[in-house]
Amino acid sequence: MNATIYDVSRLSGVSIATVSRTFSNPDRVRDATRQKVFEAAEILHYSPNAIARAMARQRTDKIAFLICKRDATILDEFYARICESIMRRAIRSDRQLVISTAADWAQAAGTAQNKQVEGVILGGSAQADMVSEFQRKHIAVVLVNHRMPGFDIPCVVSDEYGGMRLAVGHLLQRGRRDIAMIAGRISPYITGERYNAFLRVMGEYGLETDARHIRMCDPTVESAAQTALELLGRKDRPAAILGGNDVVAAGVLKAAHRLGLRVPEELSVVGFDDSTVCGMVEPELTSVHIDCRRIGELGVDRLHALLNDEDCPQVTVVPAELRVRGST
Amino acid sequence: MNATIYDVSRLSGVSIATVSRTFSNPDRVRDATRQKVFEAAEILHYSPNAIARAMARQRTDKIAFLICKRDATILDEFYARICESIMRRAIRSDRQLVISTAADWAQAAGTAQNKQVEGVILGGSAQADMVSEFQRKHIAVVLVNHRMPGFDIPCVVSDEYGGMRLAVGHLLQRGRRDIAMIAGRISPYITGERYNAFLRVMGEYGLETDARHIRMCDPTVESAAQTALELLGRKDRPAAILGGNDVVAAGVLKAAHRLGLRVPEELSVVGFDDSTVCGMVEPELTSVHIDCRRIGELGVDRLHALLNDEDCPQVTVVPAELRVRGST
DNA sequence: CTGAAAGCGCTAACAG
DNA sequence: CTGTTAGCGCTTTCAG
Repeated sequence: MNATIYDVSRLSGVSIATVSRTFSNPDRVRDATRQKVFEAAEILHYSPNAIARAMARQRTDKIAFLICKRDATILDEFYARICESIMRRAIRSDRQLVISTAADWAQAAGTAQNKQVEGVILGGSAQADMVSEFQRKHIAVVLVNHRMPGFDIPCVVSDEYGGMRLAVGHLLQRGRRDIAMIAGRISPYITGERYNAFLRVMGEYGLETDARHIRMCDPTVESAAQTALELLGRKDRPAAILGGNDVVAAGVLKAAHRLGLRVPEELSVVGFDDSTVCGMVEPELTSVHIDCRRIGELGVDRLHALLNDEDCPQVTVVPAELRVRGST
Repeated sequence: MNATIYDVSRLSGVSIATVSRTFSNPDRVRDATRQKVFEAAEILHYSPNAIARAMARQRTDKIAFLICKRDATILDEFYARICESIMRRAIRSDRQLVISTAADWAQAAGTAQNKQVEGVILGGSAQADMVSEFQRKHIAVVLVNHRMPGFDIPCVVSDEYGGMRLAVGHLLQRGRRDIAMIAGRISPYITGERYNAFLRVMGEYGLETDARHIRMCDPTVESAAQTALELLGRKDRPAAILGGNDVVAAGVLKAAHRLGLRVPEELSVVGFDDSTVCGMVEPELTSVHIDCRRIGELGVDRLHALLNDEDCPQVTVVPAELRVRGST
């Protein structure tokens, strides 16, 4: 149906080998020849068949982004951002991108194999055996927003500790010393990371962390609101609450509203991720900005390095920033 | 590197043709043979090479979802939902999915051609020439969340009119007769559709629509808030405002807050899309739920029908629902 | 600089 | 039910 290299060869009067060269190594054919070939191709609406090329070259230039997350995938704004960034970067570097969900990762690995994926970016809570499976199939692996100590895999993560330090520092500047944290069950890695960062930073600032001021909840507005209600209902209520992410923080805002507590006058609230909800709620939410764009880009870059046998740092940490808004 | 059909053939003692059959038409080989082949394949970790298969069959089972939208793509929750749904459906029907942005649609069309995409789902403001380009390349096209009168292309859209009727009907039930609309510039199609639906529905209910009560704004919270401030600052302020989508409605909520207007007591607010922000804002937002999941699924189904030369309805309308929450 | 020819891994007649 | 064989469209030595 579509024109092939043979059609172009016939019309331009050169061999198929030359046509092939013209498209993959333009500078290895004479100017005049190239001209002729391009003309013929133009007329025939010829465009090289990537499948056939992959077949002949034994490489596909195809990579995958696998979101390892139970429920929402691309629906989670955080991953949507990373994904978007990966998409752009992949296009720019002429790689085909396959996006998939790891609902069934064994299947995903199988698919990756027979679809000839050369490398995969694992986002979120990847499991060790998942990684091994890919490696066994000779598929390069990079972790994004996750780490796997003991495994020899490059990973790109955000500086959760740095972000937390900015957040706590900011609250102290605002005169809040009694700071609580509601760590939603976001993902094992992120939740743990932020939780530990909180303890560490509080320690560094010489602040006490009352165990009762650190709470867990589901990563939903309602669950967060309930948890915040408990926290704020007590006599020794905290002066500030850090949400494990923006959704949790939005829940805190809701709780404050129900209790008639004014934010930020009577309570400061800080979120994590700097997602779009920050601008929607009232007051707008101060939040730690995670640079998803950068994380995605670096993920692709690391994968490229791996595929080209170049040097590739094991751990890349992307700085976080604080976006101050009305809630503090 | 990976085992091929030849390796399996050798190990199992049957011809490559039989190995091939075993994987594509299992019931066309004897039980015992199939057994042998699968065993050998298991041992060799063989998995059919989709590229080679595509090459031989002259079909790729590959489809694309192209988001035709200037700025945000997958970052727009609305499209993320459609995309997610398309992903699931595509996997289920064993099709490979390529997701891309139509920043440069000519390039996209070229890519689609040489990557051997068989059909494409166009989401958002697709242009006529874009469609022609695909058709010229013999690539099947389906429109999602968009229509193109005069073009012979199946499309799947939400029932904006029905949604609007639910919204307005609900407001009337709440005793609001003086209803305004702020139609953000969401997309030419959606904006127009909702705007027209509003006029029509108001007419059907025998309500006047003061031209000053229909406003335009950018689809950002801030722009919507500004516009709402003007609308609400007037003496004859409306009793209810319909936002073109949830972001716009959130802006209205912000404006009400600034003016000290209580929602829903003094002002009712309704959004469109039923996105996650609805649950985050205070009060929670009543919104018209658009069934993105269904839209995505149907988009894939229509494309399949097209690719299989089956009957395929030109226009599919997906019903909308009203989700009543605190803002009304 | 260009051409001839041998695959890449698999499918699909066509025979047997 | 199974095997033989001729491609699918392109790349890549190897000669010329």
